[in-house]
Amino acid sequence: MELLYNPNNKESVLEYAKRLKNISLRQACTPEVLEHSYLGKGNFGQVIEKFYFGYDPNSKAEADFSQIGLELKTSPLKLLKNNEYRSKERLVLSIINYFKVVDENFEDSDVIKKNSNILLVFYLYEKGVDILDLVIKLVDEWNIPQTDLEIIKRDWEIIKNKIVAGRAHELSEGDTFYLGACTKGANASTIKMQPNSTLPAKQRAFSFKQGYVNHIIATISKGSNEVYGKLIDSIDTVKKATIEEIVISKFEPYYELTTIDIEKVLNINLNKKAKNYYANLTKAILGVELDKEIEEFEKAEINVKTVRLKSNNTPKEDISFSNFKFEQIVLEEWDESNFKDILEHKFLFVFFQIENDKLILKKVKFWNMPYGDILEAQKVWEKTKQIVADGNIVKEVINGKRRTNFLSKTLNKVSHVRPHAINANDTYPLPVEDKLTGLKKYTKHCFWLNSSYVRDEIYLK
DNA sequence: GCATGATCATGC
DNA sequence: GCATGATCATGC
Repeated sequence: MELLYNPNNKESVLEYAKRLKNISLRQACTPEVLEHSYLGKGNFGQVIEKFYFGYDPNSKAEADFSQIGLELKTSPLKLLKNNEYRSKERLVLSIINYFKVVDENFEDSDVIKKNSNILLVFYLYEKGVDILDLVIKLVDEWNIPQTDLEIIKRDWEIIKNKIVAGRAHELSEGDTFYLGACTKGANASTIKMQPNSTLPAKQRAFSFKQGYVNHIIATISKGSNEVYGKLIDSIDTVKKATIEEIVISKFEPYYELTTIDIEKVLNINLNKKAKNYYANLTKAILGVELDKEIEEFEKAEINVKTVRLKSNNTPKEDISFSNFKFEQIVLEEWDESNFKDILEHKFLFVFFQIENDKLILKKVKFWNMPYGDILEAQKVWEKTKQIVADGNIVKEVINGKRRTNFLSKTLNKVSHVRPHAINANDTYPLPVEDKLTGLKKYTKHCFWLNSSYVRDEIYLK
């Protein structure tokens, strides 16, 4: 096929690529596209490469437009109710070769050589629609900014070091900030050998986290970042310290102060009853305007949890997550479950201790769940799924009070399942009617992190 | 004092 | 109306 652009000239490639905006593949591609069956996930990119740019899809170590070092990536968008675009997924860069990466330097690594300059084609995903009819919405190039590159370099080294240590099977996206090691394969059980351990590991790929892709989208669609407040203002800052160190150094001056005194020192007056009081206090300490999101936290999808400790260092309450839907959990597998997804995020814990009705800031800690504990949480999830699938929720009813078979906190060191609802009538439908009571819907429940676990494995460690 | 079930308050 | 973070009530 004759090329309608010059593959050795970046301006030409970009100009040609941008013609894709607001049209579908059916409108953009050569007619031969109709003779091929490229339906299904993951084929959008292949169709564009073959029937628009006119080269055969490859998985070479070098960039797709090798002469100009430009790599083509296509990725789905979703549209929010406020008409803003967000990434539907993380952006997969390239498969991690466990045996090769252990001998690489970041600067010369395959993933960086191939992906430092990317041509991004974002299309709007719609469920059930033929990929040929999905409309392309954003097309632009992306160069990793220098400040991000420093973070990504540390991320890459964290991943590499874990593989060097023979712990490829323990990799988690929560280990890192912007660059994640996501599972990648025909299914989650695609496994590979690793160099320094006999244990097999899931196949994984380097990827930009969904939050990082959202930032790319905001940048190329608006050309500015007005919704973000930054922690990292210069390349110097990020060269000298990690995100953890920067955040902790901003909190440390306030350790052992009450929330009242922190507000005084910061010269602010926050609404203590507001639901986002602690989020606002965190922003104020970090020097971020209250109406803006913390850029680095959004990009890294950091989950901030505020914890109030009793005098014995045990959190006053367990930590809740989103409710799960009974009908959904019975259809899910652990590897694709919402609970596993959230546990593979990075968390920032802000610990206060209750003393004489006042809250004293004790410390902040970045944390992500260790592999072994994720396996413990998986047990709770699997058991919960089984109980719901069996219609076996209610164990007994005594004096009109129901007791359930869901795992309680005495049975697992990490997590338990408890109600999380407005009241007992705030329910989700059950996929299988409850055997003992005949109920067809049940009070909303969620997974909780045990307060004792938070104390022993996060606060005291 | 804690485990478990239940509920409240705020904001979008 | 619901999600989310926070808190309460009861019984052992």
